[in-house]
Amino acid sequence: MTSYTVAKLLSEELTLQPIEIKGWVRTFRANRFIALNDGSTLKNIQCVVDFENTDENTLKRITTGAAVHIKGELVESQGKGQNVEITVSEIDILGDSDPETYPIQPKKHSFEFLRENAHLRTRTNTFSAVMRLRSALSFAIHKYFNDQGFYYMHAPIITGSDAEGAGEMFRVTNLDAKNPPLTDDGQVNYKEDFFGKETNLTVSGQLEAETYAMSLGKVYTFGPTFRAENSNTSRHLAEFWMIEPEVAFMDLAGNMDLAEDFMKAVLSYVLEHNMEDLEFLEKRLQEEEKTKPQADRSPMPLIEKLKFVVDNNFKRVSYTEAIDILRHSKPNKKKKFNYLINEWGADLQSEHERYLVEKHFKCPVILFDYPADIKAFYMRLNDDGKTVRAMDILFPGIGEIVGGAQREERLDVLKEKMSALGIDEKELWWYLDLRKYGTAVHSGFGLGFERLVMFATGMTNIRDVIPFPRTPQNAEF
RNA sequence: UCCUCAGUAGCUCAGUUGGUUAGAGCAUCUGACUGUUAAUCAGAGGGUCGUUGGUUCGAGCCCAACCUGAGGAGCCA
Repeated sequence: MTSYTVAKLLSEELTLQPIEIKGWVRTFRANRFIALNDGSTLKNIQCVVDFENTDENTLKRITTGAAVHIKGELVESQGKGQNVEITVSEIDILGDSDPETYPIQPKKHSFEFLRENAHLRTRTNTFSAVMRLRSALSFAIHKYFNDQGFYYMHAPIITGSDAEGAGEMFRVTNLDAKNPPLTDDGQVNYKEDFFGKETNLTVSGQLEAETYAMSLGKVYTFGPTFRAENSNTSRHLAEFWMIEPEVAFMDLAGNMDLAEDFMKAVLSYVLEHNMEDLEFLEKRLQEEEKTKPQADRSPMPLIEKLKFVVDNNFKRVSYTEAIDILRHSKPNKKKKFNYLINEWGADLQSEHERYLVEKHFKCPVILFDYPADIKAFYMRLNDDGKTVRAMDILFPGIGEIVGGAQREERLDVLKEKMSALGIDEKELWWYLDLRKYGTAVHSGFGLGFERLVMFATGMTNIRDVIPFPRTPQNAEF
């Protein structure tokens, strides 16, 4: 007798086979039918119990959430609704689940409630589907870069530089929080800290990735990233996963090509391999849409939306063109925007990005050549002296999903930029060395992994696409 | 951090202009039924109405503060 997964039992032509299987009870109907799930697939397998010849005490212990070991035969189903089922000859309760206290009932739960039960929420269809997709996307990313000749680089999680310029950082220390050693002038003396200096959790692996691009050529990082921003939105986490490719000898145009090709490739992968989960999530979304007013409904079902992204070119628009479009847009003329666009140089707000993507172009948009003043110090200055070779990819419903740039490769220009912004050269001596020894044009971008998972699953809250979300005031589990 | 909304049974929600004993479905328990598909039928148990204070003869409902959650904004990925 061999052990199987539900996925295998349902996918193969097997009948009258003696089989055994282990899983968790989803429902137990009519004292006879167990819907069994083991996580290998969205689907359950029906196990038919001969209740007249089964110990009463055992039957009582077959409850929602219980872990069971079943031996029996795979047979054609007598009932409708499934092709095959298991005729149970022997059932062993591996782990009981008290129905009085087990929080996951066979009914609809709110995502807020399931978030509070994040350790059990993957026992639901929606979250198991989302997390299988997360896993598939993650694999697709590694596959894409490997196929394209990239090397996977592990950027450090603990960083000694505070000049990465991407927001508030979490301090890493093992000093006594109540009685830290002090210097003569009363400041905390980090010389006595573990690393002998102030250290933080990384907010980006980009600067380190650049060093590897300038030796290995094509590299990418894929790891956790930490931001101590007090952000309370459905699109931000304090701990999230970021993908950061970095490529030597590649300019901004090549960077945009790479980002677009990459996005299409990973979405194609799940369309090819995870259709069952995508179909379930699409159906779920359509049910949810029914309760919404017409105006709030999405124009395309999930799978069509993913195919649309895969099949159509992203619209590439310079910042200057985008400002022109926005300036002459209806909401701007009718003063519907909270921030009206009057002149070149203004930073684009969420409402403007949404207008461009969702109303004007109705497809993913790549904005490039931003004003230097609103972008980071390391971005390549254009010959006009006022714009930099930056690019952001905007997706419908998500907003900014990718942010990238061609990096400033000229030592003098970079130094000038840093001093203007008060960034200490001594902090980034190693970064400047890249420009001193064998400098070259190079580019890269950062992709928020959870935002990609949101787009691919149709989930609208980022806390529902990561196993245990970390947000301000919440680090449970 | 700012703005808006919400918090009623284990879960999802209803609760009228402030007025008797706060309701429903699901879940649970008891019984019936047994080829069901979130099984069905009958009955039962289950509530400090987020917390604290206030207004009132009387507060689930009105007011204030706080807590928690959601949506939006900023920051960004």
